[in-house]
Amino acid sequence: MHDTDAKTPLEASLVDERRAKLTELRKSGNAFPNDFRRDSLTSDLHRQHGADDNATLEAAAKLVRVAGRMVLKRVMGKASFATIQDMSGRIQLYISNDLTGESAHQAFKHHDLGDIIGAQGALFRTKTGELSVRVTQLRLLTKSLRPLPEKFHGLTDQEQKYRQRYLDLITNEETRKVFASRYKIIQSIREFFVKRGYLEVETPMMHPIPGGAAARPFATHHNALDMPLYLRVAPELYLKQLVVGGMEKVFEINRNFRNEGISTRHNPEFTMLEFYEAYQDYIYLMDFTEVMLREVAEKVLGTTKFTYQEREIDFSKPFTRLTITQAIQKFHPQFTDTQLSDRDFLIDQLQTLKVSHKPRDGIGGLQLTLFDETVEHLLFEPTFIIDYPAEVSPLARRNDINPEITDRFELYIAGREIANGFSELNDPEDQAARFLEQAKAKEAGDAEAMHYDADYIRALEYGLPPTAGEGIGIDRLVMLFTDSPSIRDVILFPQLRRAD
RNA sequence: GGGUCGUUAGCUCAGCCGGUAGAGCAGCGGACUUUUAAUCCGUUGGUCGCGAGUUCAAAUCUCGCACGGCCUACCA
Repeated sequence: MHDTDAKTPLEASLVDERRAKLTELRKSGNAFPNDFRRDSLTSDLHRQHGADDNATLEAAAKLVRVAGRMVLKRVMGKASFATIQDMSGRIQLYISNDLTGESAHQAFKHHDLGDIIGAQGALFRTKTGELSVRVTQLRLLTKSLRPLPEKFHGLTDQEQKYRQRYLDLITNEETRKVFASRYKIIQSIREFFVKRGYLEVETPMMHPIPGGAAARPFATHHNALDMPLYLRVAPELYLKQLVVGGMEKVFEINRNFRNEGISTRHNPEFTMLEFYEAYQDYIYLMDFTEVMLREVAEKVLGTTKFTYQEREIDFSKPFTRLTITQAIQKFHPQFTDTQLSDRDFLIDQLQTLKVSHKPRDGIGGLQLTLFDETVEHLLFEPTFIIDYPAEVSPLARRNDINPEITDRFELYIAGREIANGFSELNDPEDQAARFLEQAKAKEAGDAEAMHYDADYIRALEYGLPPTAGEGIGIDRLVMLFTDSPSIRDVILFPQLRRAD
């Protein structure tokens, strides 16, 4: 790999060069002053004065104080230009002997790209039309000892972008935009819920019994209590306890942890929205989800039609709703109803596809595996898949007509699962039976099967009102809205192998 | 975990058939008072990811290892 820490002779010399400059700075006073206060963000200046011509600016002679990282520098003898970048954008500085005196300008010439500087001066427009600060005072606020990535291409090395995200953020505007969008997406989701009377809560990240999802947990240990704890795989069971407690509309946006593989769609810690509303069912959730996604798209992108990896996604149309077998037949019309309800046929198909299945799987489980293998990746336009088999849905309410299936859906967009929702199972005796099933599966070696959670059963015994609940993978949503091919592109510090 | 591709100066990249390294940016020195990836002249800088092997000779061929990208598996 690229070694980012060890000092090669060259890097050492570049750093030494800058370190020597820092040593000089130390001699002439505080090298890390913290008494410069800016009064303007660069984007505000562009917004307020972007339309003013030079005569107007010169007449106003508005004095501004700006600060930021120097990202471009052009020295021309007795005058110089520099571009500084702050959290909002960039602005050009004009420095000359006439304005600051020769020695200050001379000092500036030895400042390096990457240095943090503060400047004061009046706004004007250069003859090429760029809004700039005619600097009368310039200070080096923080010396940068390490050279920045190349100013034009920025940082392109994927690994370094992830490991040293600050360099990616300094040099790549696209990256800054992605994380600004991430914030906007989460914020608009939060507003969506708050507006509808939901209460935002935080439930434990450390669980004595991991539950709420079929997944392998991270294990840890509490010393004082001398007990094992697990990082949560889902907040579900706690949130439903809150509904029992009378919080009839709750949501949580927080991290989940799953001790599983890492890929372009999976990070060991990821952000999940879960929400629960009493006296509603899964049909309501699907409608609700459509409205929410449309609103978020509108707020973040300004449109409900957008492209992801060069294919169009349209949130304005009603989302398709299909059962698992309907979805299979839509993409593979050769399968008949009789075949899809024939256990031997399904097993045969899966074997042809070289896909393993659990020996305990019933018709529903086998159908779902076939769906996962042959259809899931093809669901590009938003599609709700409904009627999940009860055997793979231990927390979902059974369907009134067919108890083999549950009132549950998953939402697929761009070939990926984005959401999972259902009418909640609020029958404590059925839930206890389902937990026992899970415990049996775990006994039989299924590492992802759930534990029997007696605390949760006890809560249900006090009475969980009929409730609908859903989880939405926020990172994957952000990937969609920012056209990011990898989940690592939407998580500031994605998990990587240790660099050493 | 499996497959596959990659790793050359601080950064962005050349270097293809083996003859022991190059450009641009950054740095340093110089010219230049409206440039904007400023320009022009000069110049420093590399045990070519690590370790073996083949060879008179390896950045280049072979094998192993490390790390990363992509695909795949588990999953959201």
